[in-house]
Amino acid sequence: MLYFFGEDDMRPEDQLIGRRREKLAKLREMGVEPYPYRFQATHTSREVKDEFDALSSARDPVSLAGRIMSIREHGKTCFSHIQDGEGRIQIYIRRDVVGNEAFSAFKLLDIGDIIGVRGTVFRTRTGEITVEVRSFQVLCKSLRPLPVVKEKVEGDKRIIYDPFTDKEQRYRQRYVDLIVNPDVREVFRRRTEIIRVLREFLDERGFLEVETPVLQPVYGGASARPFVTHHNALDMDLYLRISNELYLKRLIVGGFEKVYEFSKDFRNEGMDRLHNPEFTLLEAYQAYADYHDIMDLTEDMLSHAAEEVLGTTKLVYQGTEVDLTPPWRRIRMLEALEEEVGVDPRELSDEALRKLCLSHGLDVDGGMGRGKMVDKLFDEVVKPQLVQPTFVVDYPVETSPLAKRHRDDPELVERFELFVSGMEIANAFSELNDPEDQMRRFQEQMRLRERGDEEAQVLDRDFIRALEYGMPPTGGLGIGVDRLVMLFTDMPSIRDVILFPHMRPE
RNA sequence: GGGCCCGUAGCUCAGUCGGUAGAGCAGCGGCCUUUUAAGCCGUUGGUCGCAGGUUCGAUUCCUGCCGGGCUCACCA
Repeated sequence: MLYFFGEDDMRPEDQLIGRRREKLAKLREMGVEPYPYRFQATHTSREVKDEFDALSSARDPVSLAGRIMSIREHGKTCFSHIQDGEGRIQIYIRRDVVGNEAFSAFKLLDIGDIIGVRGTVFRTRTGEITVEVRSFQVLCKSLRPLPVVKEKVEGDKRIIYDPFTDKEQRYRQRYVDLIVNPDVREVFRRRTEIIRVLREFLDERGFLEVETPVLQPVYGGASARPFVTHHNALDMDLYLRISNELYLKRLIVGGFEKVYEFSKDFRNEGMDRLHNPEFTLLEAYQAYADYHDIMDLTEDMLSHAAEEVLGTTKLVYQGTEVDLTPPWRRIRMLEALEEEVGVDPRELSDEALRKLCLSHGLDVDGGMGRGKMVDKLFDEVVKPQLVQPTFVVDYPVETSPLAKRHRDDPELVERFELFVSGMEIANAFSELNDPEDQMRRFQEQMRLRERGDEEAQVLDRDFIRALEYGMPPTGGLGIGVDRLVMLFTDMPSIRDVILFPHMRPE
């Protein structure tokens, strides 16, 4: 029990909390309930500002609720800002208006407390729209001190003083980040908006949104190591999905011709500014389409999203202008590579290819297949150059076991990846629907696995069985939603667009 | 996992070439009836991330550990 200790024994933070507990007790003594059940607001802060002219001339009372973000006591009056879901608004409270008792109660409030106020709207001498409080109600007493971020507006510039910047605390205590950093709230609003627009786009084109298993007995659809979990009743291991691709294609077999899912996927790998162990992938499949159709779809969808969410297809990412206005550049993977290194990797022996990789500082081990080496080389020399939206098409068959062979070249597959600002944003292909070729590809993956490639894909017999019933020619698409949000919000790290990014335990 | 950097008051940061620390904001006590980074006067608050080592003495130097950031590697 805290009460049994003197202040001398308390941690300084507990002293601050103790002060607030004392105020809480005083409020209760005054008959104020600090945690009531509801409050009926008539307006939001934004509505009060938008409707200021009508509200102020009619002297109509408004009521609104929010969190106290600043307090400026001024003798027998007090100015304060409260923050609701849409912004901040100043309130002005006078002892001669609310009465002695209410004014004393108000003085027991702290930054961080949540109140409801009722009053009339006016403009202060300095021009700020303000609610003159007639009455107020405590809606929640807060016990823990909030970082106090001050802000000065000079013309159109906002100068922030003592911003709450500690990344660890911001990610661990995102609620605090959201309270004190309005820009962070804006990022996540925009994230939701982006997802809404993508969903709308697909719905309008007749795609069916579906849900597929997160817990899978056989994981597949991507090259990655999975998280393993255990089902007690069945006494069996299950995997958290690394992709939902194989399930969505089963649905195409089943006769749905256009399906999509916003899929939270899990990959048991390292994390950096582009990778979080759990992330959101939008996958979409369209029957009777090939990767050219999917390229057009992707271009339409993402430029449309930019137009809807940003109001333009030109954006700035980390200081560089990116123009998403279609059409986007399309280049062949091996040609792009040849342009950078001066030789078509297919003309090189395994050994020469390995040497080329080494000369670019790449760490290639003996067991690594040609496909993987080409992939790494591409990532190293080409990918960083792809700032403007670019479709890279036609990949080597080895690294794409679920894609259909290229109609003109059996060593390639009909696959594209979309790069923007050096980031891979989308991955798509003409889906492999030949069950026998699919079986051979799985077997090749198994061989890679036996040679130690832990990311090689595993054989999914039921998926083969499904293909044996027949899947129409199909185009499939995966879009990294988190990265798309990074691009649209100009955020440098994936952790800035995931509300609760993965952290080590405190 | 490698490299570099960081961890000092609730928040943002100084500082100590080794002698156990300081500011602003927040808090607390005053004054102030249109302020706005409100102001003015006064004031509380710290096992300087943790554990060892060196030393008469460590927050400062060294080592290890924990947590974080950036980066490379791994990886979509």
